[in-house]
Amino acid sequence: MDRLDRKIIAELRRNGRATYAELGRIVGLSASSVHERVGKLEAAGVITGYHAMVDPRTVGLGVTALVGIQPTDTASDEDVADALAELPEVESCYGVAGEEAFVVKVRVPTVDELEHTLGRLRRIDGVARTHTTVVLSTRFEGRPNNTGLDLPEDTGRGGVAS
Amino acid sequence: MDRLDRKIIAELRRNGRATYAELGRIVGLSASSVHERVGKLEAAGVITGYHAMVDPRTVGLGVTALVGIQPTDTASDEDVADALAELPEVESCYGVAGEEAFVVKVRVPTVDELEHTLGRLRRIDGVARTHTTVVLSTRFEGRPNNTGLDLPEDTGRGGVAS
DNA sequence: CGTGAAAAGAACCTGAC
DNA sequence: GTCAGGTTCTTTTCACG
Repeated sequence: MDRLDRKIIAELRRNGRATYAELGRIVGLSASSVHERVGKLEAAGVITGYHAMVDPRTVGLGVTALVGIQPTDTASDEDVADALAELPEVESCYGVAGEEAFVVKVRVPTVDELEHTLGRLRRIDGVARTHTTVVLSTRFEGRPNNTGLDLPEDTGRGGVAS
Repeated sequence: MDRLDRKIIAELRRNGRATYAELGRIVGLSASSVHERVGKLEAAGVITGYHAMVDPRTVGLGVTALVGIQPTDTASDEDVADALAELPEVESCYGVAGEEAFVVKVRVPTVDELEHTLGRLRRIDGVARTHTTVVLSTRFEGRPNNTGLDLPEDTGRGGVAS
C-alpha cells in the first residue's frame, strides 16, 4: 500500500469505471501494472466493490430518515441486526454507542411508507423504542474526499496487509 | 423508465463494472441497446456516477461517528452546510427535521482525530452545539437492495423524466 | 427503439527483465 | 513489481429495420 495504490484508490472512488490505461496515465504506470495492483487491492479487501450511484428520488425513494433503535434490556444485538437486515428499506445499519443500539438509514417512497416501516421496526423482537429524524435535504453523501490520501502517513492503527 | 431500465439499474448498483454485454444478457437486450439506455439514465440524472467502495479501516479511517449539528438562532443553513462541506472528514451531510439542523457522518483515523474534528465543527460559525454518536460497528452500509425494483409500480411522487 | 456489423480500445494472460 | 505483446472481449458508432 504505497502512494501509487492510494492514488489509484482515490481515482477509483471518484470514477469506478476508470480503465486501467486511464489509471496508468494518472499514476505513471502501465495498464498491466495497474491491473495487478487493483487485483491485489480487491483481494486484500481494500476495494470491496464497484457500484453505480442512483439518485433515490428518481427511483421512487423520495423520503429518507435516520432512525435510532433502542433495544429492550434482554435483546440480542445480533438478532436485532439480522432483523434489520431483512428490511430492504433499511439501507445502512450502524451499531452505536449511547442509549440506542443502532442507527439505521431508511429510504421509502412516501411518509406513509415511512410510517409503515417504523411500525415494522418497532415490531422487531428486541426493539423497545425508535427515534426518527426525517431527512429534509441531502447536502452530500458518501463523498470520496477522505481516502486517507491526505493523511500524514500511517498512524499505526487499523491496517490490512497487502 | 421501464422494467428493463430498473433491472439494469439494479445490476449496476450491485456491480458497477458490469459490461454492457453482461447487462444485455441479464435483461435480454443487445449490448448496444443497453449502452444507449445506460447513457440516457446517466443523462437523466438517474445514475449519478460509479464509485469503488473502500473498506475505511484499510485506508486508515477506523473511526466513524454521526454528529448532530445544532445551529445558533441566527445561523444561515446554507453557510453552515458550505462550511461542513469544507471538511474532508465529513463524508455525508443531511439537513434534518428536529432540534438539529444537520446530521453528518464523519470518518477519521482515531478518536484523537475525532476530538479535533468535533472542535473544528463547533468552531464553525452558526454551530451552537454538536451531539456525537460514535459508531461501534458498521453492520451494512449503502445496500443496493431497495432500488424501487420491488415497488408496486409508481406511487405518483418524485419522478424524473426519461 | 431495437439490431448487427465493424473499428477502436480495453481486459487479461503470458513471458521476460 | 513492472512491462510489452497478443488474444479475446467490450465499447462505441452507425446504417438499417
